[in-house]
Amino acid sequence: MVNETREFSSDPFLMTSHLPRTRIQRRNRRAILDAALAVFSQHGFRGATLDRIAAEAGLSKPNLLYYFPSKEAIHETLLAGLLETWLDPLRALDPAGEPIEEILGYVRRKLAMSRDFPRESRLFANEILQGAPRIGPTLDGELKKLVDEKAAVIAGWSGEGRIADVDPWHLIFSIWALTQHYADFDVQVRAVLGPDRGDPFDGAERHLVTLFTRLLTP
Amino acid sequence: MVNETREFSSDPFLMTSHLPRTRIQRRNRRAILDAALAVFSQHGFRGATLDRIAAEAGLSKPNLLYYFPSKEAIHETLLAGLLETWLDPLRALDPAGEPIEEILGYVRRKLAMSRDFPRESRLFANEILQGAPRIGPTLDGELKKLVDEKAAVIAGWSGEGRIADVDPWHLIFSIWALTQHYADFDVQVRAVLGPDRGDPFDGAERHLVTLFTRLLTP
DNA sequence: AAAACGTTTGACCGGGCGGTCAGGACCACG
DNA sequence: CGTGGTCCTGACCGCCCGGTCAAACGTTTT
Repeated sequence: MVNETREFSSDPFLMTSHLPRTRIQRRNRRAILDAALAVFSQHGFRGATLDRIAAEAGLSKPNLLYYFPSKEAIHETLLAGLLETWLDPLRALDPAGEPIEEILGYVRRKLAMSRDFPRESRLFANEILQGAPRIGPTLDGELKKLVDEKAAVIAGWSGEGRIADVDPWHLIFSIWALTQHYADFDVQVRAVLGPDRGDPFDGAERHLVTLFTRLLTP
Repeated sequence: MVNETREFSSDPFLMTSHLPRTRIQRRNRRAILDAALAVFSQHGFRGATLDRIAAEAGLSKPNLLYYFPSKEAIHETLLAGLLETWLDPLRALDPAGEPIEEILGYVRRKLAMSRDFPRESRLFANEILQGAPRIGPTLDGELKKLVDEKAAVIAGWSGEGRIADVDPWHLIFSIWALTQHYADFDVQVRAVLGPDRGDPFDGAERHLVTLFTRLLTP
């Protein structure tokens, strides 16, 4: 009954933040959520099966249901931390900073997330593709509020002539679309580029920096 | 912008091109494929059920299986025509045309497809998200060949100084990402924009024209 | 040692899944 | 009218799904 030490390793989604009593519980909860992330992100909620998640986690199905009450609960746990982490890079956009560097910084952070957490990106994409049945309210509320706020900042920069005139909302959509594309459509990107043109993300970063620089430079 | 009808009466995927013997067969095949498109695009292959497709098509399940031998067959039929139609706008990019107008034309055509055929876009997105298990070979073959060809054209324009220097492959990715985003992430876009800012696609077209003009103008 | 608690499992359940089948309804054409 | 082919359906099948349960196993505490 010890272990009150907080975990903050490489876990961006606080997967183990729910009252982690024993070491076994932490290990197994993490294994389950990691397996579930892999399966849900590839097959969507309805396409995923508990047997498959259990197998991937190295547990029996009843044992899996000892740690989570239902398939729904696993999915919800994954989505819960997701939106938060998804928005952090946008929150970090500093109204007091140098406009173009702030926006380019956001682009770079978002692209890094596509490279380092593609499964999370695909889980999110699946949820939105299906009409956001589980996080719809969060989109209307928290997400819209944050975007409106940052859009106002960008509009301010625009008005002051510090960046070129641009629709702030669609600018943000552009950043989302262009960065998440490299995670969500990874197989297509790699198929088109072929094996001889190096890591797609290197070319992507150069291209996106160019693109947004030309778009935003007054 | 091009203005096609949003109803399924304008059949862009030759859904009924398979030996349409009788009038009833044509009507029912079309109804099935239209229903299947709705269900597959929202839930993915494994998440879709024959009962649901049959209900949406207004047929009984056995009757549905009178027209198609299996769930797989329906899905394959949908995907078969999809890639073709998906690539047509890129094929139409004319090497002899005015570079920036050619590329902007491609952007407009692709955005129009997102607006008029969002279900097709989401069906494609689902397939890619799952790792392209059924159209992987087509991506490596036909798609890569076409993109390589058009990328060479764009690189030529770049070399001649008729457009600004840009990575042709990532330019094409940008067009795909930015246009398909408005179909695939429609709910998110509408949630963020709210109800008072008009049709997302109007703002999208203005924004994308601006974006690519600034990116490509030498 | 043994109680007490946390963990794991095999066997099982009702329901929904993709798909089958025999036969009935419908329909064009003699 | 009848007959043959097309179209449609209720009943059914075996399988896999999410989820339950009692019992056994492991580990820590007393």
